[in-house]
Amino acid sequence: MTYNQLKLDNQLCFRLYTAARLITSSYTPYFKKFNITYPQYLVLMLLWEKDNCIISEITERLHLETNTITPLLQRMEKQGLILRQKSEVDNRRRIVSLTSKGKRLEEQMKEIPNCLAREIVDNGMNVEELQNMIPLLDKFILTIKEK
Amino acid sequence: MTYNQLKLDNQLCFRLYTAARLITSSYTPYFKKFNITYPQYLVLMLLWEKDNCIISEITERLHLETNTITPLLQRMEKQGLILRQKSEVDNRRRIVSLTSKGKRLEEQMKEIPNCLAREIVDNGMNVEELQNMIPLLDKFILTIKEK
DNA sequence: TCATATACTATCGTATGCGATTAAATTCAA
DNA sequence: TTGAATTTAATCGCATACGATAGTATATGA
Repeated sequence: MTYNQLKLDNQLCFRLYTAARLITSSYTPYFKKFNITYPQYLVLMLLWEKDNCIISEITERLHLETNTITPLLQRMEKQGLILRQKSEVDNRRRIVSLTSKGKRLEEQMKEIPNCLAREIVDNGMNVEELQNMIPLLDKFILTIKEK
Repeated sequence: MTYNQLKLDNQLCFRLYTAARLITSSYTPYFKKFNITYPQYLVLMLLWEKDNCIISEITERLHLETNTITPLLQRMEKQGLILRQKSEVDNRRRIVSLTSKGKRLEEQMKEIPNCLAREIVDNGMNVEELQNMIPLLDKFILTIKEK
């Protein structure tokens, strides 16, 4: 790295920070009618794939801590999207499951990622370029997690 | 896109969201002795490049709104890093400038991005791979902003 | 078995982000 | 020139993030 690392334009981190915020807020209009947020959508996606998760599965999968996930799940429970039940086997654990309302959202929201991808491609980003980002980000995330 | 878009592992957005949070929190230990946060660091970088900015320059450059920037700057002023002065010429505007304390931080913090980059490279990510991400993210950000 | 360690989740405090609205100063147009 | 439009920034409310700590249940080992 030979350029000046202290310039905003040279910082990878600033780009990631910006890209993440902008793409997340691009989701927001699609979520509006369902009254959910992007992190809540992540939890739903996780549960649509595998229902009845315990908190630690959710925190590991989303790379978030309980101090973020617990209140988030409490809000989702209040909205009737999920249930948070104590495990019979191990009373420390809490099992998170979809309500019928939460399950129904899968069908209703399934086109959202495609809509968004189409928007982005229509605005000039190639599918290939988008797909090139995937393995780079995966390696990046893995590298940082290993620290 | 032929794969199931509703799986967490298939989502570019989730990767960006995760990568941004993880790299930001990798900065945190370096910031600790200066008692600043990552968004505050962004403001400092911007002012080190060009002092005496007005609020709208900061919001445009960082792609953030005043409802984020104003309180952030108020906290930075309280810490003695910056001044927020009304413009004489146009009383709607507020000019943000570095204090001597804020200026001194540039020298003290200049090695942080290199340290972090070194950490990442030492953990297996190539410099080339990091640099490949830059133009992809730039195009991605531009594409979303144009929507 | 029973004290200690570990696992699991929740809570607290503070700093962002952001949609929505408000407030104040300047510009502009009839 | 003066009232409406525009520009600029601040405020409000709510939902994350996250470091630090607390609380409770299970596991473990002497």
